[in-house]
Amino acid sequence: MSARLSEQEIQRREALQKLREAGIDPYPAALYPIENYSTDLKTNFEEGKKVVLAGRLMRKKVQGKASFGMLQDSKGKIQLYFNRDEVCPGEDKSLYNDVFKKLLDLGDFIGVKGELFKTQVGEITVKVTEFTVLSKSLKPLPVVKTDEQGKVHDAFTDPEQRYRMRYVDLVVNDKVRETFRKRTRLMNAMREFFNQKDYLEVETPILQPIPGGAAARPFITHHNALDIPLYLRIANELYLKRLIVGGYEGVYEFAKDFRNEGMDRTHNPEFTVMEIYVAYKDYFWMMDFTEQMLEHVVKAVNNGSTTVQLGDREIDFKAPFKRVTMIDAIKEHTGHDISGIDEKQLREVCKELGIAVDDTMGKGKLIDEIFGEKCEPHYVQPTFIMDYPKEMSPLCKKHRDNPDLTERFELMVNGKEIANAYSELNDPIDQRERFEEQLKLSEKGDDEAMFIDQDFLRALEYGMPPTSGMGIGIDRLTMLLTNQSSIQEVLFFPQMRPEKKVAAPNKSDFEKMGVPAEWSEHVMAVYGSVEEFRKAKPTQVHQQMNGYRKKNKLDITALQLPEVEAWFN
RNA sequence: GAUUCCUUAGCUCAGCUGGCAGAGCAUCUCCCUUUUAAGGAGAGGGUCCUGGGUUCGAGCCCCAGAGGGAUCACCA
Repeated sequence: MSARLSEQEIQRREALQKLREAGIDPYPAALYPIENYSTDLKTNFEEGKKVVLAGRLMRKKVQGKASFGMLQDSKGKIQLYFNRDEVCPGEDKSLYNDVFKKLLDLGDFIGVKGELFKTQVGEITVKVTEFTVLSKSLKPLPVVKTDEQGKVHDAFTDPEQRYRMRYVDLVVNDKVRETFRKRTRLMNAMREFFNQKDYLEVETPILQPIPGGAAARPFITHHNALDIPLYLRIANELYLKRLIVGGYEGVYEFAKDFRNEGMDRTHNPEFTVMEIYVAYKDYFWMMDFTEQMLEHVVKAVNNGSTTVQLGDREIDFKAPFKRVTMIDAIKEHTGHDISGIDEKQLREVCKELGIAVDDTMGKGKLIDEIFGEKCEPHYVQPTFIMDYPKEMSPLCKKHRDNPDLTERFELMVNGKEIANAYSELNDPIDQRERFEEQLKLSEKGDDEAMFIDQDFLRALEYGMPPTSGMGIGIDRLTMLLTNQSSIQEVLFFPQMRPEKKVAAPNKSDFEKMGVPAEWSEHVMAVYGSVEEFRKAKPTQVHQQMNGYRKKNKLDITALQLPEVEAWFN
């Protein structure tokens, strides 16, 4: 925030004032009766059609008695043609000469009525017969232009400004608006897919007394009336499973989760996850379900295509996807068969592969390290990695054929995890033991081990049917489908460090201290802010201000020292 | 957290060996009745991120700090 108004801002405020003087309300209350949208008019052109539309004026090119403009509405842009004698049929030409030419700025919202025609160059244009000021814009928007070759000039690109002022980013960068539309299309398509199967969309607590369902550092807050700590959820898994206990066949939730960890290109402290749980299913069923669902979603976002271009890679979401067990993946990419070997041997393997390990790592973590380091990047096309070690998956059912493994899969796309699913653990006694193992891990130094949720165990004791659950990172999936490499590009308002606060100096702040109105402006000019002013001594201020008065030949009575001293009391 | 780069007009960016703060677009004034990122002529607009230091002189060099980007580490 700049403390002072720029020249352009001052000019816009003056224009605002002149509009008022001309009897035009720059912020009218009444609705504007929109009947048309820019892009619709362009796709279904009808010569002479009477139209009413509204939006921001994004280009203004005056050519004497005729002018061109560009109106940007929620759907796109359309050119406007203003002819002085059409806009002002009578003697009084001030609406064109003054209001349009001088008082309208780029970024102002206007409503226009007129008729459609094609210019000599063939551009579909609205010949304006009447325009209405709907909202005056007081700050200049960056002017982004695109030439015939599609090359963008003076683009608004600074990531800091784009994220801090997303509203500006959205106004001037069409592609950004499109990215977020795709995000919504993605979620709608997913929701549609689940609803067709009659699964129930639900909401579960964001404020949780025990942050369960995942291993991560939570945000903590406090409830005053109950005088207890509450945590922002790191996952909603345990609540959704309680609903399966309660008898629903399928439940899902699009959930904002919160994790108090580092921020980077793929992590934001709050992020969106879709989790779904379906009773009487196992993880094989869930693989089929997931690949069908994704194919459906990708088509919906991508206008029917199952392929997505990411740089020079083309990714095809056509079902079915490849399936590989974790042990086979490691065998394939490292040559080591880790099935049935113990922790000590695993450490040997890690050393041989040049993977850094430490003492707090258990068997599961070691295997995960090997996979993450040596295998994960190879899975570019959608691939299910199955059968994870038991230690890594405390909420997942033991593998039906191998007690060291679990019935878990992750979906890898472009070398990254997109979805995670289990045959859910529904044996309450096994679940209690797993939680206790987590407790031991945390005593060993793993600060991400899970808390024990006694109520969740009680729910399982009442009985949960065999269930399969799946979670999918909506932000990361959106990144994939919109070819974005940072999560900030798919979140409207990504977390940022707080903006540096520049105390915007204001005359009235000085007047509150007792500085008389005729002096306040000059004191502000000399000292800038109240804070700086307070640091000065009265004697110094007295001399400084009288010096300023003399230098600028101000027509104000000179200050007396006692007067100045009074300001500081 | 580490490394590294960036921060100059409303926007995008130049700025040489340390020597008067620059361009394009935007803005303002004048001219122009179908233009296409760009008609013509003229004008205004700056906390060079902040604070110190070196120097006759700092946008530029040095130190510290802020914000941001990238890479790495951390993070199922």
